[in-house]
Amino acid sequence: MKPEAPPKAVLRLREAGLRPTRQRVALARLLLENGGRHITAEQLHGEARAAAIRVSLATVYNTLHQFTGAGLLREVVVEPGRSYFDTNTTEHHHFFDEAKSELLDIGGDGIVISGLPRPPSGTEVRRLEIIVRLGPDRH
Amino acid sequence: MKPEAPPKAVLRLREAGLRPTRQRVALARLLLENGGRHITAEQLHGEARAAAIRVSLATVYNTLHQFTGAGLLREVVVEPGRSYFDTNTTEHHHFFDEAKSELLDIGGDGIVISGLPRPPSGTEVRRLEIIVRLGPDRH
DNA sequence: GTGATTGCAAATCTTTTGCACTAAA
DNA sequence: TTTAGTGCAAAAGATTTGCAATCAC
Repeated sequence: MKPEAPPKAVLRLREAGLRPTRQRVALARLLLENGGRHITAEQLHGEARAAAIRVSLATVYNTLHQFTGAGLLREVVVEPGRSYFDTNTTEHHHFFDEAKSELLDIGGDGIVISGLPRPPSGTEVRRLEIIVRLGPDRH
Repeated sequence: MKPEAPPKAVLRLREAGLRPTRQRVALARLLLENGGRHITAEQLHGEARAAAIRVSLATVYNTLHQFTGAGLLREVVVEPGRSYFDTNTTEHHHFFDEAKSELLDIGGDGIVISGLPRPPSGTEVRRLEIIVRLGPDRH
């Protein structure tokens, strides 16, 4: 019998230096094989349950942070008391719809910011984020 | 005896439509008479205690939100699980030093962003925030 | 086997809330 | 007075941690 090629998620985890455990592989599938997503730990836990994957919420949190540390995800903080995890790790920005608590990507290409001062000495820029907060149209 | 003119903080609160209670006036003084500050509820509560002002933490939270609602403060969310309140309500942006958990203002003048898409229909822009995340210099 | 990973429940931390009490107008 | 505001302690969320059991290699 010809050995199966390891699924993509397994390879992604290996590359990232994370042991491909059952739950990591399952979560990686949900996250990474489903296009640009902005998801909370709670939501992902819900999806996992819906997909009959047994994972504890604590493991979902740990896994999200491990993925973030490994560069597979990006954490986005726009609301007090809740973190979103973004499967798009390329340079880009966000609209945040405050009424719907919903993030939307703004592609990073073509956006130019001028006039920013240089960072204080001893520090360097890790990331530049633009957040455009939206409310319901008033017209 | 000539009647005292009401202190500035009292007037600010009246203008904002907030009844100038003892604790609101005291907190307004700490916040508004001390230049550009980025403070958490916990920190402000600490300062109040240090200044021998008796306020409960719950009241500090309530007051910060009332002040924010009244346009006296601006809430800044850059870290999961903690809100900063900014006494600078003019248009400006922030450096966030992740190592020190410290916010620094970036004046809003002279900063130009081009290439942003228009907001989705049914919504309009409430605020545009730039957050420049800093880490320790690696050189 | 052996060390990394997981699950669970308990703990932690920030923030909010209910309600009797106090104070501003 | 009358009503808004306050304090306290309890509740609520989100997230983390400790530790025994389990799994990948």
